[in-house]
Amino acid sequence: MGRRRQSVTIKHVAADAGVSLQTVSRVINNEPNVRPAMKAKVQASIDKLGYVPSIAARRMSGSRSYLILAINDRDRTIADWQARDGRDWVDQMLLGGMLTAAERGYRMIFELVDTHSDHVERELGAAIAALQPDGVIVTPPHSENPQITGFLAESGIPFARIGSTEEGPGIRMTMGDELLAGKATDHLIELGHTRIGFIAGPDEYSLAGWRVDGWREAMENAELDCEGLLEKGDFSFESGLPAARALLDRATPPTAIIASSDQMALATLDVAKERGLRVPQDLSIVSFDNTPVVRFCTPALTALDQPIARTAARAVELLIDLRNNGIPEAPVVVEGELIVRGSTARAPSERKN
Amino acid sequence: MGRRRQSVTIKHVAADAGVSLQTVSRVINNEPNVRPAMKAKVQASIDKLGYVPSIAARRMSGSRSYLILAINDRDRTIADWQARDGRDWVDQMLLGGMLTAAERGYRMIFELVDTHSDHVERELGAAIAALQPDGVIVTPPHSENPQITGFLAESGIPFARIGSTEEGPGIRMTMGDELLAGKATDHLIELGHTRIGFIAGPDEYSLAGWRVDGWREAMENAELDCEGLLEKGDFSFESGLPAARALLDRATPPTAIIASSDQMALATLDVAKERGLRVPQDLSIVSFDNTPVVRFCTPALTALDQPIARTAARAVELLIDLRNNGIPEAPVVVEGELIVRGSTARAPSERKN
DNA sequence: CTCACGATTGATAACGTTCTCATTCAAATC
DNA sequence: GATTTGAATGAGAACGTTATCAATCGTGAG
Repeated sequence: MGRRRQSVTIKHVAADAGVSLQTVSRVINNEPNVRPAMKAKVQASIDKLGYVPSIAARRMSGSRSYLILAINDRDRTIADWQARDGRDWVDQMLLGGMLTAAERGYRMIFELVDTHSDHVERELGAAIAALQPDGVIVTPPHSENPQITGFLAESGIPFARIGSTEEGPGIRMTMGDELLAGKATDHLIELGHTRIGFIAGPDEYSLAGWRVDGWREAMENAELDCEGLLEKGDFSFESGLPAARALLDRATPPTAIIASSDQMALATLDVAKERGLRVPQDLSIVSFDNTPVVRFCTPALTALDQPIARTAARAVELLIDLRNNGIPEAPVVVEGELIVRGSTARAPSERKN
Repeated sequence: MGRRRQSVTIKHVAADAGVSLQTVSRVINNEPNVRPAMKAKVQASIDKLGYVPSIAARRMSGSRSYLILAINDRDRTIADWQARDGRDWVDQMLLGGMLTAAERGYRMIFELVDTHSDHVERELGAAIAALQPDGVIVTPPHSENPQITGFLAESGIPFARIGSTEEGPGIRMTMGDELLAGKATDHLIELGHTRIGFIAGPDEYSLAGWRVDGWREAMENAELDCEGLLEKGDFSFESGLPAARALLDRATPPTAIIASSDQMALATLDVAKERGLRVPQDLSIVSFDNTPVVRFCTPALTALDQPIARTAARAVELLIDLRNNGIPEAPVVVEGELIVRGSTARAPSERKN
């Protein structure tokens, strides 16, 4: 098995155009100080020969690898995958980031890393040493793991923290969770609901807290009481069941519930059926995810669409342009919207308050 | 922006262990003819320094890039993605392939390419030239596009054709579509159904034909008539509606329908509701996909689970081991299974045949 | 007309690894 | 004991690109 060679290299182009290697390099990198005539001549040779630069060689020689690394939590990703659901994060990250990266001549590579392992740094370090990416995208809960963010900061590789606004190194990005929760709450208030329950996600995720904040603020703005209307889950279907039951077991149960994940929203739907409650006539439900399942369950759920793909795309752009623009001071917000479907309706008329 | 250097290189290891570069190289590549004592000494230095080889440098020098390229159809992938559904192919390919590749020190990169464009070869060629992957995984309909398979064969890069068994270059892989369709049909026959409709996929996909074959064979084995029980769609929800209507509009409509995709199965479910048919009492439905939606619709659909992730994983393994094992003569079958849920039941008792 | 200066081009040395071939050394053969 | 063989190690070139610095070319100022 001999050495495998690139079919057309910069040398062939240089020879064909009758210029030096360096000039060809300048043209493909769109560098200044190349005369238009020269540029055209070189470009013609490139097109004629179908030359494409090797990213391996570029990495070897230059300061860029044209690779963006996206890391996700392995346990959660595999668990979601085996459950055959909720994989939208990975999926959307992939597509949003991949397409944007490809447009700029970059590639995105996914890496699954265990957040809760004591050798996160080693695992992540190995990936970085092997690939030498130009940027790293870190998703929750990695993005809030100081071991990981610290390691990345130390290694000097630019990175974007998605779902983390805490001061610190890296580009901070969110999907406006407070705003989203506020939108959902306002929607329900407009429909006349006054007792709006909220099922939160685990504390490990800052965004879980922001969502609660957004709900609480909207409630207080409307002078509504939050007392006893907050339950906690861990985003899973199973955790949603007791949370929904606790809310609906109250003496004056909520007429609407916002769940922090689609799985917990589906659990709420199940509990409603179990209690003989009609959705949306007796109980309105809003989900915080907008994965396919919430469209096809009955009724289709009103949901908050988190623009994960757009966020990933934006992260890729910011990382690529970092060398020119530097990192944004403030957190970058890529906001989503409320998609109204069949699970929310006017509040049932009250007999007593 | 200066040259970015790898922190620990093979040189550092060689210096630390007091051996030549080549010896270190032999150890990391697990080559023969290294004395155990020497190997241990070098390995100790590697561990001590935390050395990880650079894939860029390995590609530059050697015959391997440690990259596997997986290509998917861009149009279909983006369309599915925007529809916020049916993205399981990409998703499972990614996870199945990625995990297996990572175990072997490889990475998988996704590339979206337009099958129906006249410059497929250029697009694919650019990706290959840039990345120089050690293997390519090609999914339908790419895997049946002679432009693509021909180009790959010519370029000499090993590749796996998923969903294509036609003679030709590359590793041939299927998910046993005929067997799967047979399983579904047999399941319905066991439940007493005699008129079992089938909604096929587009001709562009060989596997669509195999599924029809599997259904037809099972029907014929049971001496049942297929006449007028076959309709065609294009895997989309919209195409499923007229197909399902055509089947149910017959004088003696089928009591069970197998749909070649989840979207078409959901369409069939909608048409049944529209006709006032109860599922599964009046009509049984089997889907050929097993994406999350079919679990959460009402009733949850009995479905065929296509082991896409396992297939992708197997493809990665075969491609990596190609240099030792060569390519398998016969098509590699990674078979899936039938998952029985609430959409299939005993056939309604017949008044007349 | 000469000089200086910026714009444009080129030559050469890296980058980190593997390939190829040469060398050493020990064991096996005659 | 000399010769052959094969295993174990090493030295240097090569891979395709960019960084660095040197050389050349115009062009406007003096």
